[in-house]
Amino acid sequence: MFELAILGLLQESPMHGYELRKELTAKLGAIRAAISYGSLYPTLRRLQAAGWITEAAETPATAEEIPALTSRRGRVVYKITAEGKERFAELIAQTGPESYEDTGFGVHFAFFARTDRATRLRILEGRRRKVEERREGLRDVLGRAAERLDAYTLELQRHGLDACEREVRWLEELIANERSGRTPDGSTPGTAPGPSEENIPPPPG
Amino acid sequence: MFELAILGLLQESPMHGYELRKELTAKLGAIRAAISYGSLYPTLRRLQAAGWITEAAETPATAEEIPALTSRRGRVVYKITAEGKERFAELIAQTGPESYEDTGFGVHFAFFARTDRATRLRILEGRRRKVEERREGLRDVLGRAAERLDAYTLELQRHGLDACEREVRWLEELIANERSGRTPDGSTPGTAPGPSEENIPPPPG
DNA sequence: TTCGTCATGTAATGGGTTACATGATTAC
DNA sequence: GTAATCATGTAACCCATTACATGACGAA
Repeated sequence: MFELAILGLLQESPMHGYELRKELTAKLGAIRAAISYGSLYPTLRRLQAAGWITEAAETPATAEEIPALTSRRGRVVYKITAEGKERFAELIAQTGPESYEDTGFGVHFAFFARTDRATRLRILEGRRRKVEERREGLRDVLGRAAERLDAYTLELQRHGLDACEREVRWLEELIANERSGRTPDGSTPGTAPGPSEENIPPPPG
Repeated sequence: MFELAILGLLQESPMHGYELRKELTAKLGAIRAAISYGSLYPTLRRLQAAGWITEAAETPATAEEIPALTSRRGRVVYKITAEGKERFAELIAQTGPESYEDTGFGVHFAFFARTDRATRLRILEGRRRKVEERREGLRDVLGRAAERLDAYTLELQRHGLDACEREVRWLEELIANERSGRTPDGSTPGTAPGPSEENIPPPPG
């Protein structure tokens, strides 16, 4: 999951590990807690070994500018490679059960701006189905086994059911927007007035 | 986490693994997916080795009743031991960072009926603080870095923020109820008209 | 000079999953 | 007799965490 997120972020601009973690935390803050360093650095190694990222020069500007910065030999800036971009495209387009799970869905969604509309729809619909299933399970329990459960367990189920219903409505809206070629903020991206069929171009970085 | 849940469920009645999984799925359906067998059975082994659960006779009724049932030698029914009950009490009362996390909080909450009020309040308040922190993080990002993020990432953050705000309100209500000695359904348990100070007795099982 | 934060890393561990393998019982 | 579900289990793996260790840099 982090593999996907790291490749996605490095596509915006080269970064070193520490910085990457901050960006990751901001981008995925709604989904899960920050990645730990004990996970981040080994993952970077793995991605580098696979050839998907490479070390970049710390200062792309003329080396003479600020010698003090060059002496910070600890920092390793990574940038994505062509193979890395391919890998990202592969990962982001591949939809299956785990892209409908809480975390998997969230990470995919966070990179929807780099995903084509067909994939976005597939993921949103898969997620909706998954949440609907959970919702039905909760309704079942609340309907049939309610008297067997204590007040706290019931309250937990009710709260969970509410969250499911809300998410389904949210997903419905997003799906409707996608179908009519709108982005979540209601705008129609691109220069042409028609709906965008493919990727939204990445923001200037 | 499952250790706690298994001990809690076996306190209601003896069960075999398969049954336990079903109950676990129903009880924790609002929190997470079902436990896998590859996780459940080894855990039962571990709990048994620790002396917290033991194998119980399949048919506590007179053995002559239905011989066919006795021949089902595959099924292993477990029941909790005195040490197991102690262990459960220890686990359920121990509050720390992980009892405020999504899953940890959910499991603790699911067994609030077996928790004393002081612990319930500690957990609810710890959880509230945690969710408030996440909420602030999201507000920060939405306030300060909004223009750097694409429409989808923003939408994700907004949805996450909304969920946080909702949960905080929910927790506030629950905390207020606890303080005034009410259970989540608004009733005041116990025979005496005053608020309950300690455990709510387990439901008849 | 000391504290906070930036910055990178390793080793041990943990808590789970998937895939596989087996077989009994029940319903059609 | 055969399909579904009940029921138990193992082995391999995976993804991540915690705890630890190190050290530079800037500000007070």
